[in-house]
Amino acid sequence: MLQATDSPQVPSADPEKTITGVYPIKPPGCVVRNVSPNEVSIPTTPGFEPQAQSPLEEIEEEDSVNSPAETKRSRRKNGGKRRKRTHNQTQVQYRYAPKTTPAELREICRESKSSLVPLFSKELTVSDADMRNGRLVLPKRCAEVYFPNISGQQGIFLMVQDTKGNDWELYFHYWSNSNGKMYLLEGLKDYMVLMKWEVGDTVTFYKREEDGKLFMGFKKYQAPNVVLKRSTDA
DNA sequence: CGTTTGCATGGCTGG
DNA sequence: CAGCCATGCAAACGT
Repeated sequence: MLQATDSPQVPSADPEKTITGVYPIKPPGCVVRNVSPNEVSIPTTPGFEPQAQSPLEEIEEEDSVNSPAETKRSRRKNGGKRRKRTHNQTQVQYRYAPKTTPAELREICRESKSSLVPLFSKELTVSDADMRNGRLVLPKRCAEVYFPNISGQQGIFLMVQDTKGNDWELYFHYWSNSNGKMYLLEGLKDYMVLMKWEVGDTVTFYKREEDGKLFMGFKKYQAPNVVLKRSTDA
């Protein structure tokens, strides 16, 4: 049915461009500029197997329960167009900026006594945070570069360990779209519930240097520190 | 009848 | 203009 073009890891993309809108996180210690996904060497034999738990404890977590101001779900049932910004709801600026600073990451790796290489992060969208689906839409480039090659397959299961040491068997696959592929990571429902996954929060994927095992960290949305200062107020 | 899975549409952004 | 990706929706399933 779907005869996916068997493309190597590197899609015919830009030579030395950073992922659009995505900011791959530099591995700690590396002072390279932006690591282009096209240059990232992907382990041909990914060690995505149920490994033993690592001493990884809590990578990144904050107990702030603040939700973004966009948590409201657009319950639009008009059987016509969708996602039309009819209601001037300036949607969240969905970006994939990592929320973990290099300093934090370095400390994380140190504490976990394993070299975790941050791969990429994504800020959860409304659909990502939908409990019913329990699936996460992955940025195409990131999926193709940092995750195993699934061209031609219907998908594979990946063992991903969370910050609490739990192993999750997630289903990584893609949908064929009129304009290419759309990558997804499914099976996150329980994790979403457990972590109270909400719109605006950020998931970060890491790879352990030693064996390539995948890890995922979760970070609640942090309201920017808005310091109200008045120009004429002391 | 409630869920889940997969697809199709089209807003939106970068080239 | 190309194509990424958020998300509505419907076919399949499950209960």
